[in-house]
Amino acid sequence: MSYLVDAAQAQLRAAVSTAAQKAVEAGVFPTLPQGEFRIEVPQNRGFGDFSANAAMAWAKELHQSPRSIAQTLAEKLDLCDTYFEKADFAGAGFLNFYLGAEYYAAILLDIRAKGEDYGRSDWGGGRKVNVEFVSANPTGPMHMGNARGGALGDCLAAVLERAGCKVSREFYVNDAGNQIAKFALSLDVRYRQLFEGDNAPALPEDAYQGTDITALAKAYADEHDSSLLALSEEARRQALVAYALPKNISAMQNTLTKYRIIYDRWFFESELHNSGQVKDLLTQMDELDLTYERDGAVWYKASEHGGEKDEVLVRANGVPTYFAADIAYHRDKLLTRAFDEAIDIWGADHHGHVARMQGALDALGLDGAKRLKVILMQLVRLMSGGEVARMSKRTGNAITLTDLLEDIPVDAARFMFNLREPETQMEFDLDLAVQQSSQNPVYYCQYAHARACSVLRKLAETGKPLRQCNADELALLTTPEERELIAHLAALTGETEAAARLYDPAKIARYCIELSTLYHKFYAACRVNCEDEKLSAARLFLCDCVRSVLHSQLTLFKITAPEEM
RNA sequence: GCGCCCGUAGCUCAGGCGGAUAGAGCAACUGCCUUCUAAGCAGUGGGUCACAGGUUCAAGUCCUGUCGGGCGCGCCA
Repeated sequence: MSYLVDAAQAQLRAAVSTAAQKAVEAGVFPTLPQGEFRIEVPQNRGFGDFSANAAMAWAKELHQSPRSIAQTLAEKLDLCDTYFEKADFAGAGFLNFYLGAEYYAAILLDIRAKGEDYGRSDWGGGRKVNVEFVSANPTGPMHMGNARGGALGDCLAAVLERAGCKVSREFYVNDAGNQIAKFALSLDVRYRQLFEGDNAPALPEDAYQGTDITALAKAYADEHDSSLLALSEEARRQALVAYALPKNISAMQNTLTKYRIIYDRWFFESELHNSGQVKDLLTQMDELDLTYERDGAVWYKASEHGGEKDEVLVRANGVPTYFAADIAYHRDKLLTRAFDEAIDIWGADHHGHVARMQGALDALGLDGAKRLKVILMQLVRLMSGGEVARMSKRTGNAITLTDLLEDIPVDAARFMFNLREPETQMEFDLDLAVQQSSQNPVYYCQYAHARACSVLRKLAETGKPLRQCNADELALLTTPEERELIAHLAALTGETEAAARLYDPAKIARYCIELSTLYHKFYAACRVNCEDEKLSAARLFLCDCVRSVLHSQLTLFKITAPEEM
């Protein structure tokens, strides 16, 4: 697949090289310059659609000033048979190029032909990618970090698909290990407190204190009875966990479904233990001489593989650590299931875990440094009424994902959590998210879409429906507003690839905002339903391209694109 | 103490590879609806890019140091 933008840039490269060649033949340049130069889009559109820094890059080897080199090149440039209609030089020695009308027409015809697929890229080459996100602890409700992680992970997965990767969305359920034991203990104490009054033990400080634990214990007691008291502590805890854990997990699934997140796989940590994969891993690591025993525990020689210090894999009590299970889990992703790349979205407080995880995978020959990408998501500061909001006014507890989705529209949450780079701290304004106004960026984009739909609808009603236009008609779109709008439409594929390469779906959200702005400006400046039938048709054609792209990008994020508002 | 991330307008943030006059939105002020959605557009004001050095034709961007903020350094996950 080749894109018009790439084609245009390739034309420039060729034209500049040919011009340099001519300058040598004419004796103006002493030698043919070899240095690399770049074609870029100037920040200021007054400097053309593309610029080249060849004159600056070649100043040294040609022993001439950048400006005189630029002048020479500009004189020798031949832009026949290219998308460009003119070139000039400016500033320190930039060559600036201006696209001709055929290019703009070609972009719109391309969008029309590809429809919702416009902007797709084969950048990923069908690479198999696993995106693991949220993976909240099933012992309690999901929090605000999970809200950001959910929106980020789901949209990143969507962007990667759009950029030509084969993506699987995954949730890792930590249903084994210490935190489940703690969950069991907490449930047990709350259960006994229901029946034994003052004789029941107090809840230890490091146990789960939340009211959700009490509620689960009571729900069990209501559905069953006090008969667990007769059982051994272990049997009682087992019964309580067997009851409560599936309840919690299905609650998470419900909430995430409301959040429009559908996973391809829910992967249970317990499977790794039950299937013997953790044991196999430990055997393999032992055979590779990656482990040793000390103080009754099995240690991994992390310090020999990029880690700061060695790490325990199996505790003295014989129970494997989370780290051991996690290595087995990632080995399963990269080796057993043969994903080319595993992307994990973690809270930034886990950053100490990244290097040792990658190091361990490297030591297993799985090239962890390359194939495991960890996105360290910074925490969210919820703001309400200009102040940091920690507690839900309704429940009095920390704000959960469920609370959030009851308070604000899913569209707003999914969009606004993807407005910032993942690895930077962000503020989330609850008041803004519920506002149905221009200040709310998601409404701004939806309004642009609805507006485009409305224009299409109105003109169809007055007997001027959308029709196919030819390049000559589309070449009538020459105002600055039309040109800028089309130029931004042309940038979608590159933006999709950049978002995928940088693991940053926020680029697409910002692209939508910018596209909306340019459309609103166009709308204010250019009347679609005008006297000139051809111009009117061409403008309507442009409206439909904008509508199509906004629709495909909002839908990509699973945000609704209303036809009227 | 060691390690990671961050510091850009009053506020929230853009500025992948060093490039031309550092950009948006919000907030403040001023205009624009007899015609396609005013949930919009146009305009005004607002900056020692934390600070100090260095690298070069060119530094918000790269390097070093300082200050300020966040986080991590468990037989927790």
